Amino acid sequence: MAKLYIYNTLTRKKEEFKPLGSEVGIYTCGPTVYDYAHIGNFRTYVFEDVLIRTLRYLGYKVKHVMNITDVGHLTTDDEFSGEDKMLVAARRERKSPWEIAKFYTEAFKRDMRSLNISEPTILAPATEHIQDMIEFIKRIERNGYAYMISLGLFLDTSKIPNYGILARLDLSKLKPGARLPVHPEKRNPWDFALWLKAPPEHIMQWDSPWGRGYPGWHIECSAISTKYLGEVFDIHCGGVDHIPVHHTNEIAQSQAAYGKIPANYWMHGEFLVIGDRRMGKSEGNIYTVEDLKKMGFTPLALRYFYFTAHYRTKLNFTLEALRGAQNALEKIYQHLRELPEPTGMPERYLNKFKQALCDDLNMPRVLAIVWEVIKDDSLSGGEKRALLEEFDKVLGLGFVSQKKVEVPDWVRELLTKREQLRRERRYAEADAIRERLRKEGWEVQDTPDGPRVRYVKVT
RNA sequence: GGCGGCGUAGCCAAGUGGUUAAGGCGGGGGUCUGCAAAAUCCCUAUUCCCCGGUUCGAAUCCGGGCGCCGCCUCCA
Repeated sequence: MAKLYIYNTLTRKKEEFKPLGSEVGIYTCGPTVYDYAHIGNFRTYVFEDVLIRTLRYLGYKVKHVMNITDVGHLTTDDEFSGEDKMLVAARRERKSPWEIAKFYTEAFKRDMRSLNISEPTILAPATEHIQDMIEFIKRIERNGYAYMISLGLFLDTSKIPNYGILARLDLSKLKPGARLPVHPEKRNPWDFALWLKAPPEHIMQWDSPWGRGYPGWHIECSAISTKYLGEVFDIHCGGVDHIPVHHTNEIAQSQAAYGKIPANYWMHGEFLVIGDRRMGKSEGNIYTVEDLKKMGFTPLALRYFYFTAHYRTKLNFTLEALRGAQNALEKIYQHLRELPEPTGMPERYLNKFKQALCDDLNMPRVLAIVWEVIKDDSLSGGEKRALLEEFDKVLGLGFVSQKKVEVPDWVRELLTKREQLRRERRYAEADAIRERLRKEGWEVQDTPDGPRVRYVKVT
């Protein structure tokens, strides 16, 4: 098995990946389903998909767990005055929070499928794991890391060894209350809620040892990952924005409950930016997959576009660049439609491919290799197809479905007829046939060796 | 205020000390053609924000500027 090197945020180094057991456990932070996920969110999910596909390609068995946050996030980070996002969405759409969650979960799954993102082994909605969260919190409380204030139960971060190690936070230099006032009852500015008491207008609420209420913002990932992957698992992924707060606090919770950092490798996808600003709902500069479809883009063109930059660098989104990605992908498809059935694969390209993948998932380099294969005259058509289909196990760009199209008899007959007309210089009639074929998706090319047709998929 | 990152052609970007600075898109030109389309070939950064330094050798390392961005408890 080839050695896979991945960048670990915990150590800030590329490290050789060494799994804990026979099955690799991966946890990825999923969406909050109060609105559509945007293409910035999906950049991260596609990065995670590439990681998982790469592991499987290299021969690992992978168990992938993703949560669905269908409860409890607030509109602001102000834990004593913010509104619950689910409730805001429910009011906006005149639905119950559960209906909202269901609707946007389905939308999310649809977009995942259209981007060819492999399904997680387990997709876990938070609301179905309230009891697991309560048990997790009890453990934290039993170990003496929690305290009660009027808002609810909080975690005392001063008791956590190396709190903030993931983000390399230097607590002495951070500015408490830089953005928001610190609640006076909190023992330390960085302490965060494990369980919040529900105000009366809060629709989603559950009974707990700490009163009727709802779980804090980080506990679902701790509870769900522990339940399905164990106290310590292999890889934890998410967006870079999760490093300083969400993942930092997940680590704190696991330390409080089990005395351990829950994952060995922490990997984070960089932002999709637009005009040098991060794409975000609050910035008001988002595109959804649906938006792009309406503009005539295919979701896989977006997937290709994501691959033009490495996952740890910001990727600047422009419609021009996306169009470029779509054109490039369509060209690859055209090549594939003219390639015969796959034959053997030359080792040297296979090795190059693996090498690029194993170097911290270098997809831009993989794309360069794709083009190298397409343009390499020393390869047979069958070899090219074999390689491209092999690469597509990780790329997931739909290469396999682009098969050589046999020319039907009726097309051949029309071609013969057109050639006859051309010889007779009856060009208007010949052009009419060409136009008719084009409308059926058959593009005629007059080459020095006679006419050629090819099927141009209507997208 | 603190911490971190980035600045490579018109656009999106690889590259992290050593042959001609990946690749794609776009653009230009040639071939082909009744026209068209496609295909194909060639061209498109003597140079990597600027200024110094280290080195036989730097886009890559160091120092100093300039510009941009992110984070400091919502956020992929």
